[in-house]
Amino acid sequence: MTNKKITIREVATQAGVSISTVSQYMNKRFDYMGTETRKRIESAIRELDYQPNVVARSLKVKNTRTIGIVVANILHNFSTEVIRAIEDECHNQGFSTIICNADDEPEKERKYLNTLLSKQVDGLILFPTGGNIEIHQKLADESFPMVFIDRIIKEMTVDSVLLDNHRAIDVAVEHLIENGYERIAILTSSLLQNVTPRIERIEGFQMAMKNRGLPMHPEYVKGMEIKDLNRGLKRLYSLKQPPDAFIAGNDLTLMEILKFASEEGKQIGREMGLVTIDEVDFAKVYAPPLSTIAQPTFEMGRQAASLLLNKVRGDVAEPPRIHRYAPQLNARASSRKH
Amino acid sequence: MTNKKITIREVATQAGVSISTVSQYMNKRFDYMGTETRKRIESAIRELDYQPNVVARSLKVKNTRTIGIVVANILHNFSTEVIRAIEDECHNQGFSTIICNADDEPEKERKYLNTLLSKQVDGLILFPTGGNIEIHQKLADESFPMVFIDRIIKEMTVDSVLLDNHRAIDVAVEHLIENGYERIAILTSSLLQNVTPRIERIEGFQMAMKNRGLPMHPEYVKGMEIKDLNRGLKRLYSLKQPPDAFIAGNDLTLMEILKFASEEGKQIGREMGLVTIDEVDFAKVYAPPLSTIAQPTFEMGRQAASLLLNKVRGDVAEPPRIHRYAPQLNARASSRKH
DNA sequence: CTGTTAGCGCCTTCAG
DNA sequence: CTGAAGGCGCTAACAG
Repeated sequence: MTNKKITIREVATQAGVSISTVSQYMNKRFDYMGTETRKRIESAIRELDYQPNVVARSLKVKNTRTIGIVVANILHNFSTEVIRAIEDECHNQGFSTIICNADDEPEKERKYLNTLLSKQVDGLILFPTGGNIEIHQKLADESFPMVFIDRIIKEMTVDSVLLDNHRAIDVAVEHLIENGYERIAILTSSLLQNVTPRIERIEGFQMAMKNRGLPMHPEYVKGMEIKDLNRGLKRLYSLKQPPDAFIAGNDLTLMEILKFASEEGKQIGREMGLVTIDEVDFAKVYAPPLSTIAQPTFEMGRQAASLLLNKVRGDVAEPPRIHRYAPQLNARASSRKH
Repeated sequence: MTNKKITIREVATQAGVSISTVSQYMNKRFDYMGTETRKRIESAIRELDYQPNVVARSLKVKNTRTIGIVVANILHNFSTEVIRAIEDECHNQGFSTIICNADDEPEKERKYLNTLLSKQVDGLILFPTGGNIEIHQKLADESFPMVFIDRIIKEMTVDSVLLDNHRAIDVAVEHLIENGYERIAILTSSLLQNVTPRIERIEGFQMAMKNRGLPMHPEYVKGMEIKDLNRGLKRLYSLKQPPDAFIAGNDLTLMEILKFASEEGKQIGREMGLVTIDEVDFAKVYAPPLSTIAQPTFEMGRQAASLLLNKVRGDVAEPPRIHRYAPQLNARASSRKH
């Protein structure tokens, strides 16, 4: 609190030049600056340990070199990884990030959006909750730099980065069938809004089954809250024909399935084939190792950041579109019957 | 980009009052404001959809309601959890956070510290790399609001929040011995600087063994880079007396041990007792479930944030000190021989 | 109860 | 090549 911040003015007097000259120097406009002057400024800065005040600068230049991220729910490993990639890319390009976790609550999302905007962020990367379409629309109309991740909002044409969910499920189904499983169920968490990945994954499942001429048991398709999943699993096993394989729609779902298997003593792989969407860090060391359909989270995050920063810089390349990423199958023992 | 930002001035004219009146309103100083005026301002704000420019405000009031976090290495699950708790607490108190990952590189840490300071953050929460003591010292001298997490810097008296590492290891050793293990090894990752947890955990191990009159095999204490751990484990198993139990110093170390066990077909629990420091999400569903010594990450993060925000607000309570947190043993099957 | 005034720290023409 | 002047959007006395 004591720190009497030293400003550009101090530097100027110390160096014996005018304020604007120092400003020129700070902005690397030394085209016509005397080498002598320059040296003096340099040493003044060093002696005083001058740190320019970015807030003041931002007010003037009308950009903050900060971007805002609001994530629907940071508990998903997927979100964490993507965000990490976004941060990396932004930092590499000289931007800071402010991350907000909406906790799947649209009101929180709205609140964070407002504070981020008040803070004059230069752009926004959103994992939308789905509950604030009007705001998103308004921002889009103002062509405020923005990109969506993981979820799309149909009514809107905004650059959106997400997995090819249909394909992901198709790969999972194909893989399980090749490994001799016959009665495949899909479980995923049910969020209240129209969550893109969940919907597309269930669509994808229906298509995958139909394309292969396989029967669809409606009971085999479950979208329910995480906390109810255990109950759902029990019900499935009380059927006369329980499933012999599961696709977990995401990491949180996976955890419930694993917990269930361990509690009920089900042998994963042998009597219970398992493939999960999203890589988890312990997949390789689990016993048995878990088969996963990984999203290229790093690449997706990098891409989202890069798209956004181009917009921020005004380098508008192509018109906004949906960027789909290919799923990657990591076949391991949890989907091998023998 | 098109958005002609509307400012307090527009609101003032629209409402037919002066700028400062609007400012008063925004800052909730309506003590002496006419109900009439107030209403007019309210509707002007609504019609115009006015969002105050926080940057301008910050320049004036000299605070940004933003705090900076720089974490030595975000790859540790521990860091992620603590940061999440910090963010929660900060958001609850109306503060934003900017997170930077130093990647264990002191230069990066220094760079981030500087940009954070330039951005005029009101305070700093650091998981110090250990390579920038001078800067930390300088900030401490200026009594810049700051708190350390996970690591302490001996030379400095700054509020620091961390695990009671000696106790954590003592608990682990005690637990393994009670379960019939006799030759306990401890593995941890070796970062180049003097990383507090690593050092204290090894100290703690030595103390725990000595206090129980147990012999210490120097080969049983390994601090090495994650990538070399596999080699270290192989070496341990080539001894005539290999260990019968392991303490993993952190989550990354744990992963290496699990990978090793799975590759070499070692039965965790039976022939290889295992306790790890730090809870991991899959501990409960692993086969066998993993015994962990959890740090109260949520509480630690909350506390760190709360200490910091008190400083920021000038509510200086007690003098800075080290806040030690009690480890919590989650005894599960990985540390049961039978 | 409301308006006037003077900056916060920095940037940017525009003269010199 | 350098300095003077004006202003970014908002706040905070201080007068009225």
